[in-house]
Amino acid sequence: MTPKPRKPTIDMVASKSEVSKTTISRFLNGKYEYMSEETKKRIQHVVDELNYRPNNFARSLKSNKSGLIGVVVADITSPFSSILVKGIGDFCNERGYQIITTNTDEDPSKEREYLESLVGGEMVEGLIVNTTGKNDDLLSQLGSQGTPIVLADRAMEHLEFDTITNNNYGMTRDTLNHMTESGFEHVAFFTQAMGANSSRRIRHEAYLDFYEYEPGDAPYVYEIDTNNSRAVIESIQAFIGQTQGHTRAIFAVNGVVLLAVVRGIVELGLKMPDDIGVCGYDDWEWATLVPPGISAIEQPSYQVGLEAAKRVIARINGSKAKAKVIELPSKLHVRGSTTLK
Amino acid sequence: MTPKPRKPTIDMVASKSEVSKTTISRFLNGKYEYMSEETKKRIQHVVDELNYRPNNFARSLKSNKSGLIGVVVADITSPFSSILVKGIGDFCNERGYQIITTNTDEDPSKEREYLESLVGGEMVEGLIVNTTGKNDDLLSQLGSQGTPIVLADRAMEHLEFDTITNNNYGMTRDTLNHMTESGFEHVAFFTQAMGANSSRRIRHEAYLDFYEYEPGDAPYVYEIDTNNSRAVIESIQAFIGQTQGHTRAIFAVNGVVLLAVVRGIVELGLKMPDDIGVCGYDDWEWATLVPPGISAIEQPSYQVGLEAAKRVIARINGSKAKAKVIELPSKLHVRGSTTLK
DNA sequence: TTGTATGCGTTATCAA
DNA sequence: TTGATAACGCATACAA
Repeated sequence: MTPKPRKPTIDMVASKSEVSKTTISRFLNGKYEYMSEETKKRIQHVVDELNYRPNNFARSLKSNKSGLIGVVVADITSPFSSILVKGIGDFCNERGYQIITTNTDEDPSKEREYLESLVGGEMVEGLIVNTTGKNDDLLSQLGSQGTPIVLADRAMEHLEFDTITNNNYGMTRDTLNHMTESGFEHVAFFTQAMGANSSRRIRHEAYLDFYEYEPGDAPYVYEIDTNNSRAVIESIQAFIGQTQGHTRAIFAVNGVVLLAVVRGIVELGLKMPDDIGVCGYDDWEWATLVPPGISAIEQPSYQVGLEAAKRVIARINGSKAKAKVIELPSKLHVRGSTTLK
Repeated sequence: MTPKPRKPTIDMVASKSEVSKTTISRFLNGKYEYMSEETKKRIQHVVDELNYRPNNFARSLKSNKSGLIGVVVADITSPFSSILVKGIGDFCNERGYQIITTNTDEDPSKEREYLESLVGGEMVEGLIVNTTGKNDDLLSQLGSQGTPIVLADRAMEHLEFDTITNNNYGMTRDTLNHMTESGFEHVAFFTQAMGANSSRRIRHEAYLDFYEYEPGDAPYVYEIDTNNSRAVIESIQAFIGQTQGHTRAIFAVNGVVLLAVVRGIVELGLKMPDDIGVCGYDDWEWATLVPPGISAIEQPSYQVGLEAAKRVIARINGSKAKAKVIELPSKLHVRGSTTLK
C-alpha cells in the first residue's frame, strides 16, 4: 500500500541519471548515434529501476500523433463487425496503433456524434468507418480537413475514400445463378429496409438485374422487420401463395435476415429445399447445423479489417494514392437448403 | 482543396474574439459565472466560425485525464465479448469516455503487452479486463500503482478488484437439477481446457459438487479440443459407450463447446433428447433453430458490461469501496433437447 | 468581469 | 557527445 507514487517523468530520470533530459529523450527515441555506451547503460538502468514510461499526452502534444485510430461500426454485436474489428485490431496493434471502437447502433446521429468527438480533439489519426450511409457530408468534410478515412464494407455515394468491400454484385449474381441451375423457378429477395446501406442496395440491384426486373415491378421483393416474427412469417406465406405449383427459394440479404427467414420456415414446418429453398448472406456458425444445412455466403470480414487498417495507416503515413474500391472475394457454401433432388 | 488548414487553437480563437485565452478557456469549460453576455456571444460566434475543438492532448496533459478506458477481452469475436463491449461502450460514451479495445486471443503474453501499453503511457484512466487468468501478478501491480481495474466475467484467484460475473455456480447447479428432474440418469461435463479460466473452473466445481464426485474420479468429464471434430465425436461416443441402457445428457461449459457438441451429435445422427440430451452455456441465436431446440443458459453479457463500466468510472472518480464480486443472474431456457417424453 | 504568467512532460533547435 | 531552452495547446493561480 504505497501512498500514491507519482508516475516518474523524464525529469526524474534525468536527475537520477545525472544527465539532461535531452539526453534521456534521445535515448528513449533510439538516437544512440553520438551517445557514449557509458551513459546509455546508466540511463537504461535508471529507466528500468523507475519502471519509467514516457507520457503519451506530452508526446502527442508535441508530435500531433496520438497512435490512435478510430473505428466506427454500425453494430458491434454482429459477427461481421466483431470479426472486422478483430482484423483491424490485429493489423493496427502490430504497427503500434491502438484502436478506439465506437458503436452507432445504425443511428446516424450517434454516428455523427462519435465522428465529431473522435476527430474533433485530434483524438485519432485516422478513421475506419462502417457507415450508416447518412453522414456522407460530414465524412466528406472531415476528409477534406485532412483526416485519413477508409470505409469498411459500406460505400458512400461518391467515391471519395478508399473503400474495402466484398464483391457484392458478383457474388449475388453467382448465387442466383446457382439457384437457377439447381432448378429454382422463382427466387424472392428478402431484405431489411435498405435505406442508405450500400451493400444491401448493390445486392438488390444484382438481383433485379439477374431476373431482368424493372426497379418498380419486381414481384418477389420483401422488406421485413426481423424483430417481428409474425410479419416475417406472413411474408414467407405471401411468397408461397404467389408461386403455387413452382419451385421457389428465398435469398436473404444478410445474416440477420437469413436467421429470421430460417426461423420462420422452421416455425411454419416447411421442408427445405422442397417446399422452399433458402440461401443468402452470411455464413454464420449455425448454417451447418440446421438441417439440411443452409447455403450461405461467407464474407471475408477479417480480411476487410486487415486491408482497411493497412490503407488508413498508409494514408496516415502520407500516401496520396487516388481513392479506390477494393473488392475482396467472398465464398458461397452450397448446402442442402438449395440442393433440389 | 484547401492547402492544409491548420487546426484552430485557443490562441486563434482568443485573438479573433479579442479577448485573452483565459477567457476562452473559461468559456469552453462552462465557467460563465462572471462573463458578460456580450463576450460570451462573441466567443460563441468565433468558435462556431472556426469550428474550433479543444485539443485533447493538451487537455489531458494538464489534467492527467485522458477520457479513455481500456478494455481487454480474450476473444472479441465471441458473442459474449462483443455484447460485453457494447454494454461497456454504451455506458462509457454516455459519461463522456471513449474505450480502447484490445483483443488478446486468449494469449497471456499479448494480454501482458496490451495491459502495459495501455496504462504505461497514462493512456487510459481505467481498465476493464476479461482476463486469461495468467497475469494476476501484473494486474495486481497495475492496480496497486493506482489504475482502477474491474474484472469482467473472469475472476482472479484473490479478490482484489471489483469483479462482475454471472452466477456460474448456482446456475450450473440449477441446470443440473433440471436435468435430473427431466429424467437424465447420467450427465457428462464437456469442457475446453480449463486452465486459469475462473468461469470454467467454477462451473466444473458445481458439476462435481452436484453429483458428489471426488475431483479426481468423475467418470464423465471430457476435455475436448473444439477445433478437432473427430475428437469431439469420439468423446461423445465414449460417453455413450459408458452409459448403455441409461438416459444421458451432455452439459457444455460454454457456447463454443455447445456448438461443437451439437455439431457432433448431428453428424452422428443421434436423436435429441432420446439418444442423448444436451444443454449448457451459451444461449446463442441458433439454439432455437436446431431441432428440437437446444436448452441453453443465457448470460447477461450486456449487463455485465454496463456494470463493469459503472464500477470503473466510480473508481476513477475516487470510490474507495471495498472490492467485491457482483453476480448477475443468468437464465436457463429449457427447450426440446432436455425434454424427455 | 478579464488578463498575465506559469506549468503539464515531451521533443527539437541550437549551442557548447 | 551533451545540455539549455523554447515550444506544443490548454488550464489555473493570482492580479487587475
